[in-house]
Amino acid sequence: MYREFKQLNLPEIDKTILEFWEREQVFEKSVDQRDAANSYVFYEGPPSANGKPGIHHVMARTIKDLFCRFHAMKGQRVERKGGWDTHGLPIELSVEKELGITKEDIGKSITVDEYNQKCKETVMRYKDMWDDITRKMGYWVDLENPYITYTNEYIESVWWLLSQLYQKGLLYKGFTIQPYSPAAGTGLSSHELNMPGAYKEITDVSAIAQFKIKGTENEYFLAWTTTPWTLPSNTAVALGKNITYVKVKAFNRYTKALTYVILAKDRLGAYFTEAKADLTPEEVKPGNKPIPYIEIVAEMKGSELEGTEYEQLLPYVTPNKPAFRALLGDFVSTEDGTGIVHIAPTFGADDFKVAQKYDIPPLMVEDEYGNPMPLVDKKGQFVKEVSDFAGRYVKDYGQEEERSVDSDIVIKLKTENKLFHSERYLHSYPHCWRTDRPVLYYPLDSWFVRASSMKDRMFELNQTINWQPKSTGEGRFGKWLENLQDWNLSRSRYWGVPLPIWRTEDGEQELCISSMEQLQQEIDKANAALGLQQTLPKDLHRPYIDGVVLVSDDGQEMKRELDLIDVWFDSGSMPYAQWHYPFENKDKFEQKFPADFIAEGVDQTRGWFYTLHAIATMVFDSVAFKNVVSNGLVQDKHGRKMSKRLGNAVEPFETLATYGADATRWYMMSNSDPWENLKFDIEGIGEVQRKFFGTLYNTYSFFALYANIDGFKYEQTDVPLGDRQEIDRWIISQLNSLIEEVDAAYAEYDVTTATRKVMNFVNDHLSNWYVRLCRRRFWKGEYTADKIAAYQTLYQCLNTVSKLMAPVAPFFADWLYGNLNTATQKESNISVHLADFPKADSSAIDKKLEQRMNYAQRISSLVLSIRKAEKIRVRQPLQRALLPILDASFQEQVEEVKDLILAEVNIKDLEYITDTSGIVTKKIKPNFRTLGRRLGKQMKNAVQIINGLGQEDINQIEQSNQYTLSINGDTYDLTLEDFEIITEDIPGWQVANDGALTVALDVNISEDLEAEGMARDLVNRIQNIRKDKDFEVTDKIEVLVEQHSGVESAIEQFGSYIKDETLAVELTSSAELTEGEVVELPGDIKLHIKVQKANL
RNA sequence: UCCGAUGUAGCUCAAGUGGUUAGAGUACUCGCCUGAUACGCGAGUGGUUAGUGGUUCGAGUCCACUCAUCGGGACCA
Repeated sequence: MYREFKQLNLPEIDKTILEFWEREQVFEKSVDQRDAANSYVFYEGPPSANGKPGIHHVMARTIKDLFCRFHAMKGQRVERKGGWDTHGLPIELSVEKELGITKEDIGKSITVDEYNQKCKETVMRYKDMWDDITRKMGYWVDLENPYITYTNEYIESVWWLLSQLYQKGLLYKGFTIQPYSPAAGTGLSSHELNMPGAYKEITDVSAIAQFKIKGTENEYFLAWTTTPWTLPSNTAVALGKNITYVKVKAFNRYTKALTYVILAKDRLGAYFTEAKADLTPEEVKPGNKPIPYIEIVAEMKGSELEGTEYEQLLPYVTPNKPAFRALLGDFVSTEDGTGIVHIAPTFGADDFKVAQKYDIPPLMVEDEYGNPMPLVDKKGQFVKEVSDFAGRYVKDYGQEEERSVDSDIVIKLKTENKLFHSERYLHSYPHCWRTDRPVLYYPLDSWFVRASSMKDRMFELNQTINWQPKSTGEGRFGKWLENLQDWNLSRSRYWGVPLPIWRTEDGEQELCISSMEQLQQEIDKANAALGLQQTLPKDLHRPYIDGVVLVSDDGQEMKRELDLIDVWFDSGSMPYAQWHYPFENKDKFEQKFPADFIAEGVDQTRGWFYTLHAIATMVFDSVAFKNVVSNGLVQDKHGRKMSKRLGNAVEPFETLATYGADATRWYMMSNSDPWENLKFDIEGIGEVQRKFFGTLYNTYSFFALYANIDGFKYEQTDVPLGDRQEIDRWIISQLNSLIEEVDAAYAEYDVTTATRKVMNFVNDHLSNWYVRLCRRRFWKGEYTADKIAAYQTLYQCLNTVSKLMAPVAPFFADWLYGNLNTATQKESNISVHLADFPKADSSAIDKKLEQRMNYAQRISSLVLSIRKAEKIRVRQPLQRALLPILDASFQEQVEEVKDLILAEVNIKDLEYITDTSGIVTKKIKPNFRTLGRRLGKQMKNAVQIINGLGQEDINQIEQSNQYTLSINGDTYDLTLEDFEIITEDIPGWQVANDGALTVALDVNISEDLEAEGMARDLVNRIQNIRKDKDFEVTDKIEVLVEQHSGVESAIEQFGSYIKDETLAVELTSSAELTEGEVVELPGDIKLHIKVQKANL
């Protein structure tokens, strides 16, 4: 028996199937039954269990899951090792928040050990929740043996990778300008800077300084700055290559000295009013912002000024290399300032970069250990070399002072004739989110991966990767690789993979550790040389690893560089570290590298996708993955980002519990391509549930109901296709076409097409055409070969659909498959996920058959459309429809499906018009596709000529299949192919068109037809009454109809038909009937009908 | 501000290499309850394809600019 159900309950199915999977270990079997030699390698991008799973995780994991399931069904072995990302700043921050501490407390009020212990506990906080969502959404991944990034084994593999980079000379120490909070004494990540409220509007003193050009008496560059405290560190000025500059003769407003100042022509108006040849110094007052000038003495492009040397503005410290020159920078604009930018390489990222390019040194002094440091120390105070301002804070760090150091610097410049102008300036400036104090851009020591040196190779290898969508790979990722910067690995944090580099105090000698074994050897060596008792730490994290002192070849102590590495390196290491490669599982790794498939959100483009690619390229000269699907964001239904703050985040557990995993998954995959941002609308899931799963469920229920009655268990051999009805062969043909299309779509990682095709097949073809038209075959008559053929056909469709949908809707598919196969035992698999993906039988595909059924559907639709327009109900039979034939095969084709059409639209006959001349009005159009290429510019004239052709000409063309077109003396021989001819109208008939198809309907209703229509309505009313009275389907009845002129002939002519349809043993009319039900019939007829069970 | 993506019916999405009635579903209107399904079926209304300009015989499709939304980077003088 096939199981029958009261109604569709997807969440219930989820539960049942989930239990079944676990009980039968279906996932394990689906992997184990496939040969390792035919592997499909998938890498799981590790989530962090530190946060709760969201609906976007369901999205991303649906994609991962479905392609793995698909390939498993295609016969490949698809192992899916899970993983957890356990390190990183977000975890540290959440721990600090919880403990109510800041970074500064670590090592003081809490030991590093305790702190890291706390991180380790926190990191798996929501693991249960993640495991739960993984189960409930049907994501098959091995959670028993996941890789965990904080384990010693994982770290050891990461170390090995780092040492590989180190040996290739790809790891170096340098400094970069990074956001740094002197108040907190820590560098800030860009994500901390992007926290809401980080940028505040503050007022600073801005200054336009005069940089005196070397070898001149009184010529100056004017450069603007909002941070006068960086002026002592100035070593260059930057100009725009294509910006036009002017040299202006003017008086200094403070000193009244005659000067020639250079600034961008576009900025002239911001600082100067008008030219006055006889200007006197007294006319220029300090308070006036724009001031008059004497004249413009020269004009030049920025490029002409490149290399111009000037005198140091504030000579506290002398640089060790030539400096103080004009450079060209593409970041220079004329939107504000002077079009000349002051460059302090120690305090600006752009400054640093452009200075490096021109080999201009930063201004540095030596600290107490002799190491170089900038003119401002890590507390934000000027160093002693900046004599007048030594010890002063450069920004507001809570100190009390009369004037800010910026103001004092401005005053100093003013008195030395080095200031052009100064004013207060309101701008937004980043602040430390913990201390609320201003951030400085500050040079910090960091370890870098020389990724830029490998960018060409990365770019090349990227071209072999199949990106879905393509644009992300070529555009976003490709562009990123083209402009690749070195990878800053350093994080001055506690909970992460420690950098395995030990250095002597002078930094002259260093050692990069590549394994525990090597570390042990080095420890032994150090113990011997230094007389220590060190042992290998049990935990490779800080603080234990920090305590390890090693020894250099010449006997010096070596200490570990205190940095941790960027967590992104952790996750990019997973192809190797998940197997503890190269220390274990060498063969395993070799089998599983690179991945066939990975998938994550687009936000991972510069994250995981990049780190995987970079490490694989640099260490193995290989791609890390061959196919990648990057999915878009999940937004709310209005296209806004989901966030806790807006309260529009969708709760995944709730969604799964309400709609079931399959409807949710199916909705997300079918609604739009996964790489588009998904406007997540919960009603869309409801729609999928109703329209797709509901329909498929009903189709199954229908099948089960009658198959159980007839005892169909698919015991008979298949009825040969040739012996089955046309409509059976049609749906089988459609089904096989569907298999081909869906298989291809999945293979190309195009799940949206796959799901839409399946949906379309189930709704339009299977349910609404095949089953609807075949209903009678299932319930009427004996258990004949034809009936068996119908069952076999429908069974095959359902069974195949279950396999086609299985990757996306694994629960329902397995439920459906199970219901079918437990009854028939036709396939030996206990689960659809152990089955092979269906193979299309191309011999069963009959495109001509598909075409003629398509005609049948469209012709039916046209007839119904005319009925509707003419307000003639379908129950009213009509005599005939006319069909102008399109081409030779058309009539033949339609003839095959004629009976279907007649029954479907309730007409008696279908007639073809072959000789259409004089009967129909035709319309002719040029075929733009064929003619456009040939005619080119003549097309316009041709259109005019062709559209002007009359009925005669059209007939002529149709018969002779040739036409000579002449335009302006040129002639072209055209054939029927070059035209589109459609029947527009049949005078005197009601006509409808659909593309080239035209249908005319005879809407005359003869008395006979009217009576037959009435008879059908009577049947309908009587059946309704039967149903209202809850009669059994098999009950015989007696019918008494009130006498009425409108139904007389119906009862007379079609009495036996009515009796037959309603199982009436008697049908009589009576003039005086006042009992029974009042029914309304066409023609405003109201009368009584009395129905009662027959006494037999 | 720079880079990228997107913009088609009220909403969610389609429209081979440019080819002439821009299609589905949903919503809405109207009509249909007889043995699978009203969680259904049928028919209809609904578009200046964001805007402007260009290339072309022909543009939703190609190009330029503008606007809007989203994402990423920069926020520095």
